[in-house]
Amino acid sequence: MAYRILIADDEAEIREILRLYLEKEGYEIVEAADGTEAVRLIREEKIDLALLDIMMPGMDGYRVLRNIREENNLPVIMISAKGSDSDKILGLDLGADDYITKPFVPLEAVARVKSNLRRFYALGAGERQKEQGTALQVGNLRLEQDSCLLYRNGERIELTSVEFRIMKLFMENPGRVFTKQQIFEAGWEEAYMVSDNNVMVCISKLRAKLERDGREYIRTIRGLGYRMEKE
Amino acid sequence: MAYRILIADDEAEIREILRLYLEKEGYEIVEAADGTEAVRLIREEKIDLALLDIMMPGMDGYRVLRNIREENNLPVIMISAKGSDSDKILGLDLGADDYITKPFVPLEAVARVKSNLRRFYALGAGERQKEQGTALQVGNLRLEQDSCLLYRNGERIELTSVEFRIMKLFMENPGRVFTKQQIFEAGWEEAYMVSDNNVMVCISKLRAKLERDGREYIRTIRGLGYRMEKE
DNA sequence: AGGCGGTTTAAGGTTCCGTTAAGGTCGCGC
DNA sequence: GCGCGACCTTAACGGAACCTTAAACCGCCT
Repeated sequence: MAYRILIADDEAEIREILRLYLEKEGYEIVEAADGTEAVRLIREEKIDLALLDIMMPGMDGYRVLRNIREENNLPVIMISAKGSDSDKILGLDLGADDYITKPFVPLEAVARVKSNLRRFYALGAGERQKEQGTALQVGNLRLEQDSCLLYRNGERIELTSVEFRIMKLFMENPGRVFTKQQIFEAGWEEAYMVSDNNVMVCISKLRAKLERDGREYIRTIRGLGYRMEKE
Repeated sequence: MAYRILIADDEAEIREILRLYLEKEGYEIVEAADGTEAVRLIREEKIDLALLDIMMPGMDGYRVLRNIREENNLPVIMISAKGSDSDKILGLDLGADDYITKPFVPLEAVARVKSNLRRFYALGAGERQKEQGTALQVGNLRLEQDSCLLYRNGERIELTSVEFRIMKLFMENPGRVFTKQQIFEAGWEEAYMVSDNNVMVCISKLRAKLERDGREYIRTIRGLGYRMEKE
């Protein structure tokens, strides 16, 4: 049984592209051109995941999201325009499960849909444990994905966005070695690394923030890359 | 099996440069001088990734892209002229997986091609996980490829990058004899061995790390090379 | 316009690992 | 047993890879 996904966006072109990619992955697609239609479809059809554009005529994505949270319980991915409000979104967070910023790479959207479906429907049938689903724990470090905050033994450590994405990469795969290229791609969301010094500076800052000897957490493997210790 | 890449650009010089660099990386190249030819080639040949110039006579890159999205599913990198429209592209175009702006550094193009191929074809088959993800076990030795760590009866042994590659060679083919030349090529990822003393020093260090009498693990075959004992 | 936080660039310092070299050991043929 | 060639081991060295700091830069917000 295929998952049914709602795409809510006022631009037909975007709906089209998303539909193409997602159908290729075997999902069933339902489209909505505005917020009120989105709400109606969620009420009437059985939707497993919703992609909501924030900027829509009439009822915007935020209000649709609130509506969903009041009545249903399904994973929601917000789509927002870059720059204009992407930072704000990270800051105030209204309970969405994930975000995509426009313009986006279709494959990224597919990957996020996949991963959210998996996370949501994997274990308990749709019953999600909000706290654990969005926080990563490795040793005495805990990374809260909602708030972009890292905790070491409960002590809170602030991270920048790049640092956050790097820590996420490490903590999703503890013990694994990543090359600087891979770290760059994860942290900067860019394919072409001009200079690897960037990555080194960032690792250095991270180590400083982790205090004590930061090298207890992130270790250098000369000639290969870096690894976060498992325990 | 080499990836096959389509280069679609009306300037022969650019095609030539890209071809040179990409062939050096072991990719197979197919060229198209305009959009209609590109579409034909994608339909007829088996293409794994397409590089499309936006400005082409006849059918432009956008239309080729849309055509690809309707019929096939492969990563597409757009090539655009700098300044004139690069920003616009980011704004309104949504279907491409990546962008390169002219003039570009060839190595950047290569990096983007590589990274997009990896992203696209890694997830799907999961064959990369088999290649990288598994640990090698021989006797009481276990080599974790993810973390570049060797374990002897659970006790952890750190390796340098050269040592790691040599152990990998041995443990992928336990019981087989390798000449110093072969060991050099695996460990140093270079063809020409200046002096075989290098290899001997490294084997010596490895034996020391394996403790006890390291020769229980790596045996010398006089006049031939070395062999890792099967068990 | 100006400040602020975060990223990039640049430069100098440090570390570590592969290299080199030199002296020792082993094993095989005589 | 002797000798030679192949192999082993150790330690010092040099340089590439890495670290760190600070200043420049940049976009964003007030």
